[in-house]
Amino acid sequence: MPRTKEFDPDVALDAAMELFWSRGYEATSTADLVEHLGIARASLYATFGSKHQLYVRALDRYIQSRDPLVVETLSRPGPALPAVRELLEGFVREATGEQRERGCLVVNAAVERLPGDRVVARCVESSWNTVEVALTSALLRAKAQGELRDGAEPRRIARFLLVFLEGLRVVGKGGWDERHLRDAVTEALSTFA
Amino acid sequence: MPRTKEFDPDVALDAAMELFWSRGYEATSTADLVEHLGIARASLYATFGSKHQLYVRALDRYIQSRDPLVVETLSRPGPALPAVRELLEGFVREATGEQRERGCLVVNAAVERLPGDRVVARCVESSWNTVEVALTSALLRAKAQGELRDGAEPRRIARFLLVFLEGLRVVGKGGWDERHLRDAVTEALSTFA
DNA sequence: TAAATACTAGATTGATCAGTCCAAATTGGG
DNA sequence: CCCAATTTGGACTGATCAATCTAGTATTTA
Repeated sequence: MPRTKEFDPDVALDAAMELFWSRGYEATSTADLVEHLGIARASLYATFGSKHQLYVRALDRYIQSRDPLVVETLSRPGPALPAVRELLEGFVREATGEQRERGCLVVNAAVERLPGDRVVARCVESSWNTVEVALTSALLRAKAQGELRDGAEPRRIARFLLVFLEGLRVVGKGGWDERHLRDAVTEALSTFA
Repeated sequence: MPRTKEFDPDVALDAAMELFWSRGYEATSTADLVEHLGIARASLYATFGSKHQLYVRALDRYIQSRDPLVVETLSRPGPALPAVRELLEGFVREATGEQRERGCLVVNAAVERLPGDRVVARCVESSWNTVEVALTSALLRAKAQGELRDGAEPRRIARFLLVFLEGLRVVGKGGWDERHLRDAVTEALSTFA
């Protein structure tokens, strides 16, 4: 009977995610991965198949661990617009906090790997779609609860917000201070809120 | 007396810009560059020094060739808000046209090279600052000409628009159709226009 | 204990990397 | 013509790349 696995693949996956997140796909070597994952080279290939498959699984883990938080934030009962505001403020915190320089792995992956990498493209589109749907849902609720001005179109606002959010993740890589980002958010919210 | 240079460095620089723009820094090899620049390996190094220096010069050339167009668009006499709208629509065209998949070299450079590459960081910040200043200038003019609602703050709106613009360049890499992007732009403009 | 599996470290492969060097060919000015 | 400078193609370096393989060590179940 087989010996049980010793290392936790999810722990290794987290370590890989950190590396790819910080350095990108091309700039992360398998030697880096072997060193930081704490498992032998052969185990890495036996478990994950290839560098690219490991990258995709790390990206997927990133998405699976973060998108639900966005959905939860936007799905809380009660007024919807404060939840949207809180989401934006969370993005500002991420874009100015300790891990500002890493940006967002989904954006990094999209910029580095698209359009050539169709697998990554699918992950990126899926994640962005999740956020767009969650935003649309929250804004439809906001409209039904009378939180939006007459004539506001939730689907359109959701698309606008998604673009703005991705912009935040990019601009965060440059050295914008928090006040400037807050200005931008204030203005973005003033569109409809 | 010295023999005159035979190839035009700017032509070679354009070719390098195209390559780095399409593939990124890491994924572009010096062999690729030699092939596409149409000059010998030795000439490449004699003229540009290193792959990194060539990259920075290509990035700089990209910025120098595009930022002035943004500034011009936003500096036309007359009403300022139509110029802002035209700028956004131009970004949408770029994000849906033939070269959609390449994105924006400045954004690509920021995502791939920051925060480690300080030289690239300087280029990126410079370019974004140029756009922010041009936007601020146009919006100040708009305010003075009574195109903005009372209480509108040009500097804040400019920061907001810059974030939104960078978002457009990222989302363009995913397969968003033009209608969705136009929705987002419409909503962005409705903030103040 | 014995078979089966998981894991390790490290050697190895062939390709590719950025960058250097060189000899030969080319082109200009004096 | 002749010297100086430029360009060329290709050889070359040492490093690193992703990926495979080997040999041996641990750990489990039967």
